[in-house]
Amino acid sequence: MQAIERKPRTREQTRMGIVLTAKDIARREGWQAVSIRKIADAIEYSAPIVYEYFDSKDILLDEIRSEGFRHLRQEYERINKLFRDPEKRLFEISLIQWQFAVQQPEMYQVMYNLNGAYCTMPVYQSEEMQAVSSIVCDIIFSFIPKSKESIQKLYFEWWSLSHGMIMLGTMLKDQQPLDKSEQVYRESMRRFVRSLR
Amino acid sequence: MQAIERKPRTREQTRMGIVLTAKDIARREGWQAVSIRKIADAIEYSAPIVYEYFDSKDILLDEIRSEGFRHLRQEYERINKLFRDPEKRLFEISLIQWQFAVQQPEMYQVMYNLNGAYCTMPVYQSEEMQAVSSIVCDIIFSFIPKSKESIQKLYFEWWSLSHGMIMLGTMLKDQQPLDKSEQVYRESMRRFVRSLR
DNA sequence: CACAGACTTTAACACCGTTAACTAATTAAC
DNA sequence: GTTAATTAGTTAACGGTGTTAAAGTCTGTG
Repeated sequence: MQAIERKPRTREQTRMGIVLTAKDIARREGWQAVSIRKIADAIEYSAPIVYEYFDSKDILLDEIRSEGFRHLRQEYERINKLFRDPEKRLFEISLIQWQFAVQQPEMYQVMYNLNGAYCTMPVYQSEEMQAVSSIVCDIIFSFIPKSKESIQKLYFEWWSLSHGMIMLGTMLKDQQPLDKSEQVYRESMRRFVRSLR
Repeated sequence: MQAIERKPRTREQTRMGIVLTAKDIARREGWQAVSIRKIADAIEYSAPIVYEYFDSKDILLDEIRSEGFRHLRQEYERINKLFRDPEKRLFEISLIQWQFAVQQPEMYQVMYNLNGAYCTMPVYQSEEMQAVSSIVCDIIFSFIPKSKESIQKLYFEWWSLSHGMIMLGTMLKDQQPLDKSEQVYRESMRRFVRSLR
């Protein structure tokens, strides 16, 4: 076998290829199996090329994490345009959260350093995460215009409930079917949102 | 430097040394920094010796995870002996959960595959975890003797709330002080326990 | 002294993240 | 047209990882 030509790609395409391949390996084999060399093989380049797009594996993971939060943000803004009622907004956003975690588990994992995914940069320093947070905080505020302190607290409660159920739901999916967990999730989030008025 | 004598130890002592060292490195540098060679260095042996005690790194992690659940179980049983009121029991157990996660974070991390800790064996297959689960389920049952299904659901809700708050509380500890998070945790767990009667 | 057995280490394999050095091809300058 | 500079990509290396086979080093016994 000689002269296998790799089809020409723009810089942007190659960059996207790296990200897509990383997520693809993570989805199929878990984040602990993602390596620069494997990514390079998949995009038909040698390993050092990957470093021309991402200075380190850590930065690649951080990029993917940011992408996750940006995606979430877009979805939240879509919901905000669709509904005016804060109660409806918060509930729908809760559902989006579940959907996202189930449909793109490798993304959710890298966002919260779950199941072998490990990104050094602390999540709380991510601007994208803070943008997402402030959207939810604003909704809660339009609900009950209390002090910043109380809003923070309610947001923390909402986030914990949602994140906890998503984590355990996916963790125990072989014991308790995901549909069942989702049902409990909807109930709980509905109850939480109700309790706010 | 010649003939550094390592003090004689029993098999049990060496085994304990391996586990302790692993946890020690994890606590100080994170689980991603724990390696067999580092452990071997610390216990003054060469790497292959570690394999005479644990067939693989994965099995070592699984052992540590089990130890965590056994510890939790002991604490839960202690609480059960101290109090008879199910409401009090469940609340105190919630507090133990928080305490444990804060005092032994490296343990909590390996139990739930958090922050770089990665243990292949699924948690839900751990007998030690199931023992812990059934203790809590029993308490909830003595509360409200409903169907197994409803108990499972309530347990899932309790566990999610607790685990979610612990995860986010420790994750955001540089943004929101741990004491503050603990306060919110206590309130929320108290409210949950109340809601059961 | 020779041999057996337990105990421990060395050396190797295949992989990892990362980087320096090298090669081949294209372009620019004279 | 020939040479120099720039670009694109590779190979090879360093120090690290989990893991295992082979080799060594003792100690006690016949």
